[in-house]
Amino acid sequence: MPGVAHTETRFDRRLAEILEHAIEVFYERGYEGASMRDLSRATGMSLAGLYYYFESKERLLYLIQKHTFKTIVQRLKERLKDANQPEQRIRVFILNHLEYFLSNQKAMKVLSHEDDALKNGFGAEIAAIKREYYHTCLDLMDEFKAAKGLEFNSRIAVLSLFGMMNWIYTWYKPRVDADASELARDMGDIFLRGICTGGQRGTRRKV
Amino acid sequence: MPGVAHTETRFDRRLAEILEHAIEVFYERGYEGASMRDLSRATGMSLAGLYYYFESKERLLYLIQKHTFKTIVQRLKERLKDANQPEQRIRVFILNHLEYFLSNQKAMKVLSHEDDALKNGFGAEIAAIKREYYHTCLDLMDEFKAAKGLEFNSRIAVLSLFGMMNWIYTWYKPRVDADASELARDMGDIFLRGICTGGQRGTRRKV
DNA sequence: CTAATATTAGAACGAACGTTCGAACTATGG
DNA sequence: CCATAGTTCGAACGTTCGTTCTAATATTAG
Repeated sequence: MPGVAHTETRFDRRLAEILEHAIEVFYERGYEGASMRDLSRATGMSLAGLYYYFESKERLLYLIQKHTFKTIVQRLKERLKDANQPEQRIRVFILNHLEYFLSNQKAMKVLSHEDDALKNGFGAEIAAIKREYYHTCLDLMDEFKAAKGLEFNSRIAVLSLFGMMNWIYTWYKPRVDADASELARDMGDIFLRGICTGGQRGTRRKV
Repeated sequence: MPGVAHTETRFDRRLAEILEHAIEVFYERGYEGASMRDLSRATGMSLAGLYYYFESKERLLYLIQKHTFKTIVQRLKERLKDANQPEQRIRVFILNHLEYFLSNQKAMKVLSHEDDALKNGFGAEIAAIKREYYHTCLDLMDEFKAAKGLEFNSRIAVLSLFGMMNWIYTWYKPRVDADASELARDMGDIFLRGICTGGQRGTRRKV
């Protein structure tokens, strides 16, 4: 019906349910390894019925990745409003990333692991969000450098930080490892101390 | 060549060629996404002909992963013989990892990305090598801690370091980024300074 | 109620998948 | 030369893949 201004329709709710199950399936079997029949089984819905909600498997992955990524970026923006000091802003970035990562671990694996699974148009849009997110972090790094008068390769620093954080999906065990805030503190410590030049290059080597 | 390469048969050489092409194909399309027909095209060999050299696609992935992983572990062992100081030993670990990673980038992506693609027996054997590699690094970390009298969570430190290093396959561009030794120095600096308690701020950590 | 619309499912499509088989090559040693 | 073992391939197997068509069922509006 044209002219309907409902914020959330039955269609939207049902689609969201399906996406939740799809995250689970993609998480378990990978995007290529998961079949629409797996998703049919997981949702209890018929194979054909699924296609009422999206037009292809690829579009399904796109919807998951876009929603996940947009949410994490949006939360970051809000949190950064309350942080002024360069170091604190980097810590906010780390905490935001890890908190979202750990409370949406499966979706974040699907986002990280199926990074280049989308082709052409779909892939380009996700890549654009990723680039924006990357540049936000790069800017934080440059602010920090300027404030502290440091000299280091921002690109390597940012990508190393992303590596530390994103690799989590391969090893994190809720029963064993600390929660997001503690992890964010530990990784923040390692990273922030790491990029601060403690001594000069060629520090004394015990040989 | 005294004593070594004489046992290498024509079969072995041909298999090695196929493995090289398989690495390329798995690198480009992922293990699940790559088909035996893709490999057939890449090698210029018939589909059926491939099966003379290995009995299944899964076994093919296993052969790639095992060879790659065993090689990196073996090189590490040799290099560690020449390093005595705890810090230097960690730097050797990082350098060895990055050097092999960058000169075998495609194979290492296949190793990292298709981490849990192998089932049962195949998967268990690769997982065992991985565990050994992980524990080697963990031991280096504990040596370092003891020598410096430091207190930090070795598990988090090691896994953070692996994250920094393994994430490379998602971003490294030979034309843009530095070579392995420079990267190893940068990441080594970040990591080693990071795990040394700076003490400028009163951050306390537990166990 | 009825009629229109939104949602679901059975069955099937052609294509692609991993794998197999037997026949046909090729190389080698006697 | 033949015999034999090593190597390759065309053709096909049965299965599963993503997707679609059409009809049947729920839901809702008048």
